[in-house]
Amino acid sequence: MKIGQATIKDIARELNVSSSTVSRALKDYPGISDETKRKVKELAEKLNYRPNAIALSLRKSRSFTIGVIIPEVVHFFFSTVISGIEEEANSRGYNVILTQTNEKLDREKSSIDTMLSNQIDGFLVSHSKETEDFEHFSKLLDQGYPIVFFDRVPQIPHAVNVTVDDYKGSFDAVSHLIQQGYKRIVHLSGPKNLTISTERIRGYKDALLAHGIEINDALIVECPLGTDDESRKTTRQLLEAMEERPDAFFGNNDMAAVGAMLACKDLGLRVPEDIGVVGFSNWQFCSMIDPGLSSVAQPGFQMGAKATQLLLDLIEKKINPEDIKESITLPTELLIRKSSVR
Amino acid sequence: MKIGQATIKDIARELNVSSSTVSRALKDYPGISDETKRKVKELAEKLNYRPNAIALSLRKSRSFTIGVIIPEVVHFFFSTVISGIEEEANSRGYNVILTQTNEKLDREKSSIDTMLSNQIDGFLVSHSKETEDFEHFSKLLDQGYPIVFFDRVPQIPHAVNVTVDDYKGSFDAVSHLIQQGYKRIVHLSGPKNLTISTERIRGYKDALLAHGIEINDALIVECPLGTDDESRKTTRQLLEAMEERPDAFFGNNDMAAVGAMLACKDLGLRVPEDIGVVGFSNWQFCSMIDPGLSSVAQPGFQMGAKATQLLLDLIEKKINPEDIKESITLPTELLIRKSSVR
DNA sequence: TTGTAGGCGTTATCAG
DNA sequence: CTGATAACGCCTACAA
Repeated sequence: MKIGQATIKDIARELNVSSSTVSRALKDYPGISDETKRKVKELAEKLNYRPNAIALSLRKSRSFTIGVIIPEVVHFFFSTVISGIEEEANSRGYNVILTQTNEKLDREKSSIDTMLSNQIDGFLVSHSKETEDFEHFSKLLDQGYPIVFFDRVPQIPHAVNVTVDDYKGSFDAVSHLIQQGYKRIVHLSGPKNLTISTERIRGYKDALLAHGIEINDALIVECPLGTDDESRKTTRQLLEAMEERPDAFFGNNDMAAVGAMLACKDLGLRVPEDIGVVGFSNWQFCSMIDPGLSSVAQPGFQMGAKATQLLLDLIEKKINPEDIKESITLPTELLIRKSSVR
Repeated sequence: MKIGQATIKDIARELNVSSSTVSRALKDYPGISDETKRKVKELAEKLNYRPNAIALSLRKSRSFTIGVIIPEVVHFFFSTVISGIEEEANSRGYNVILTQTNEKLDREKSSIDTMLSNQIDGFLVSHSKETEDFEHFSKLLDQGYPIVFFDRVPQIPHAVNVTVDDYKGSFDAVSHLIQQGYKRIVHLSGPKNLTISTERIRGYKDALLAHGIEINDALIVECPLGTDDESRKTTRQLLEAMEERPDAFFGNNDMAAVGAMLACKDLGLRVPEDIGVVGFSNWQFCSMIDPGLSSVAQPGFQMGAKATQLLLDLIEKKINPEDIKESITLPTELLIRKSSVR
C-alpha cells in the first residue's frame, strides 16, 4: 500500500520474467540461474521491495503475530513482562499486538474476538480481576488455539501457565518478618479469585505455622484495588481499631505496602522500629523511598520471555501442550531493605 | 486459520448461494431479500463466523493496524501514553502493534522495516536517544506514510508533533523554586539532542532571567541516562565539589530528581529546608516518597489519545497534514509537594 | 434479487 | 532453469 510499494509483479514485469521466478530468486531457491538471481535482487533493492506480510499471512494462514492480553500497561510489573515478550517475539520474527482489558471481563472477551479476526497465531494472557469463569479461554483451547497464560493464570486443565513462585515468595517474606521479631503480621491480600492472591495467602499462613504462630483470619485483609490510597485507609483504620496492634504488614503488592507505610507515618508509628513492612513485586520505587521497602522481586522480563518462548514453540509445533507437564514456575527473590529490619 | 474457522464460502456452500450473496447479506447491503439475510446471518452465527481481517487487509490495502515505536515500555510516562493510544485506537477499530527500540537507532530502523512489511496504516513514534538524524523518518513522510510523533519529536518540516508544553512546565517549576527562596538552582538536564531537553533548559533559563537571576552554565548538568543512580552520583559530586553550594535541583525527570534527594540524604542535607527539589513527569512514586516530590505532571494518556486521534484522522483523510499548522502542545501542571516548600 | 469473474500479493504445484 | 495456474478469503463491478 502507499505509492510506490513495489511488488513481485513489478519486478517481474520490468525484467520480463514471471513472478514465480522472481519469488524464487528472492528466496534463493535452487534452480535459478545466478544471472537471474542477481538481476532480480538488484532490482528489488533498487525498487526498495518489501515482501507484503499480509499477502504472506493469507497464503500461509499464519500471521506471525501474537496477541497479548493484559489487565493494564501502566503497571510496572506488566510493563516489564511486555518488555520480555517484545524481545523474544521480535527476535523470532513475530509481531506483538497488544490490548489491555482495564480489568474488565467484556473487554477481555472482545479483545479475543478482534484478535481472532486478525488471525493471530497465538495468545499470551494475564486475565482480568473480573474474570471468574474461564469458559471463553477453554473454548479457544478446545479449538486448538495456542495460549500461554502468565501471572494471572486460570485453573483450567491442560492450560500452559507461567507464574512466579508466589507461595515461596510469600513464605520467605513472612518468615523474614518473623525472624526480625515481628509477631502480629497483617497480610494485605489481593482479590481472592486470583490464584496469585490465594497462593500468597497460603505462603503467609504456612510461614506463620512453620514458626509456631497461630493464624488469625482477622489479620488477613483484602485490598482488592491494590492502590496505595486504598491500603493507606484500610491499614489506618486497622491500626486505630485493633486493641492489640499489629506490628507488621506484608502487602501482596508494593502499592499496598507503601500505603501501609504512609498510614504508619500518619499515626506517628515508626517503620521499621514499631512496624515492619514488606511488599511484593519490587517496583522501582522500593529503593527510592525512605526507609527502603523490602520486597519480593518477581522476574517480569523473564516471565514475558519464557511465556513467549513457550507460545512460539507451541505455535511452531516444537513442543506439544502435553509435553508441558505442569505450570512453569520462576523463582522469586526477597530483597531486604530497611523497612523490615530492626 | 485453525480447525473450523468458517469462511464466507462455507456459508455459501451450505446455503446453496454464492459467496457474494453471503458477503452482501452479512453487511446488510441493499438488494438482498430479508429471507436470505436471515438465513445467512443465522448460519454465520451458528458457525461462529468471523471475517478474516487478513483477507480484508489484502483486498483493501489497509490493515487497520497502527505501529507504535517507543524507546521503552518500562517507563511510567510511556506506559501511560500507550494506554491512551490503545484506548483511542481500539475505539476506532484499529489494532496496535508495538515495538520498543531500547533507545537504539538500529532497532528504530528495523522496527520501521517490519512495520512497513506488515502494511500498517500509520506510525506513532517517539524516537530514541541515539537518533540525531531523521532521514529515515522524512523518507517515510515523503513517501506519504502518515506519521505522528509524540514527546520525543524530531525537527522535520511538515512533521505532525504532539508534545507537552515542556518550556512552560520547566518555567513554572523553576519560578516556583525561586519564589520559595531558592537561588542557586541546578538543572539536571537530559540529552541535548532531544527537543524536550532543550525546551526544558530554555524554560529553566528564562525563569531565572525573568526573576533577575544570572545564568550559570555550570549549574546545568547533563544526566543522559535519567536514572536515579546516575543523578545521585552526579549531584553528590556536585554538592561536595562546589565552593558555593547549590540550594535546589530541578530534574528534567523524576528519577533524576529522586537521585538528587538521595544524594542530599547521603550528605546529611535536608529537603526541603536546605535543598529544594522538583522533578518532571509526576511518576506514581512522587506522592509516596518522603518528602513528597514536587513535579511537573504531563498528561501521558491524553498525549497518546490525541496523537492517535490525529494519526487516524490523517489515515482516514479527515484532515490533511497541511491543516495542522504547528505542533500540538498539551498543558502541563506543576504539582507542589513538600520537597520544594519551605 | 442473485451470480460470475477478477484481483489484492504471494507461493506451491505441475508443466515444459 | 523458467512459466502458467491456482489458491489463501474477501469484495465489487458487471451481468443476468
